[in-house]
Amino acid sequence: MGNKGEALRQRIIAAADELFYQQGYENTSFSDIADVVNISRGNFYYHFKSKDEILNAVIDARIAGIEAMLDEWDEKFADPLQRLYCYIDMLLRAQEEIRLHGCPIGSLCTELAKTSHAMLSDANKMFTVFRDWLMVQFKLLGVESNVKKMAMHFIARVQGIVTVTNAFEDKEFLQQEVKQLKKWLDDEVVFPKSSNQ
Amino acid sequence: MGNKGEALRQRIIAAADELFYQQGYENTSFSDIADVVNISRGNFYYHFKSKDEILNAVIDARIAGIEAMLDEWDEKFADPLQRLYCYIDMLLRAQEEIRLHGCPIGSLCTELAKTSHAMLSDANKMFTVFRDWLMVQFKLLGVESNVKKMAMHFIARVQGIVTVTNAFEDKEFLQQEVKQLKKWLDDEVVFPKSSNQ
DNA sequence: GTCTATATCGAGATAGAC
DNA sequence: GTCTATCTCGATATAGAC
Repeated sequence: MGNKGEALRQRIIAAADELFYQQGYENTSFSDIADVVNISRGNFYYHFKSKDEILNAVIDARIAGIEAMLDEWDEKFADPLQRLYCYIDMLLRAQEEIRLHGCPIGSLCTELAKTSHAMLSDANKMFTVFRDWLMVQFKLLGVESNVKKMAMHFIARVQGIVTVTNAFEDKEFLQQEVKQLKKWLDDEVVFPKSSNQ
Repeated sequence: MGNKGEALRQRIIAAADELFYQQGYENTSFSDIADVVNISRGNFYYHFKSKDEILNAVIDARIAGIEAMLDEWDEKFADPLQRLYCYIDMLLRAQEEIRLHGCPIGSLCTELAKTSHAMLSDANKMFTVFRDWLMVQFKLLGVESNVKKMAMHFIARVQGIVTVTNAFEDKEFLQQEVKQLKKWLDDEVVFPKSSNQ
């Protein structure tokens, strides 16, 4: 493939990614994306045969983005606890986007569960990447049992915070919950009083 | 209004309620609803002038339904702790619907946050009804500070469980999280070790 | 009240010129 | 590769007969 065509393809994916997050998948039309990228609707179909195909490309791009981000964190922080704090602080860094549009992963899964069940199993892989990374960090911290359950629990806690922050458009709620979540990390994961779960 | 017309109106609202939950709001057409109720699309507009109007009616009906359910629980259980267990067990009772369609409140708010922001403030009132009821139960249990924060935290925990259960279509996750949530209720609310939050 | 048209719009998708 | 038509479908909504 030529360099120019490949670059345009990436620009389409990036535009679709953002619009799907802000407006939802079904609610975003080809025209919306085409307007952002400044191409015609017709040209669209040279790069993607269907809307499903764009969604697939967006999911793949997001997964690659998450993996790159986690690699960066691993390099930046030697201490697994610092990495986990960095994960929680992601909520603070993205709090305005979360207030307005929720979680890019969670809200997409919620939408796909209602419309196209078939693609849900692709979308939830985004969660799986985070889950597997969390499991590694927990193990490094010395947690030996229920590591997977703990990682899923962690993800659910974050999703709950995001859903409520978004529903009430309330960043203060997010901020206070972040503090509690760090407390949970310190008390239940790093220094558990008894066997967990 | 005549009795027959009023009854049909209620049937339309009930059908819309269920379809909005299963398929999402935007993704549900007048035809879908009309098919269930067995009326023509045209007849629809005699009862509701627009789709927004149906959504408003559905939200009102859901709020009335939640209030009736909570009244029932209050009557059935004298002990606030039993009432809160009943609230948590709602997850188990509805686990198959949750696996398939998520939370009727949470998923609607998530959708409206992306499409029609204007109606989000109506939709999140459904959460508020639960929140206010939770606050009453916590106070009855002797909790004196951060009652509102605790109620919001509780709701977020439930939302997180539902979002992940739905995304992974995994009822086992829901079941194990229900146990943990009851443990949280016992340890942190009923017998808090120290001042909370 | 309930129905059968019908109007209007915007969506996804295709064909073919350049 | 990118464009301008154009097709087809299904959505909300309206008009008017019964």
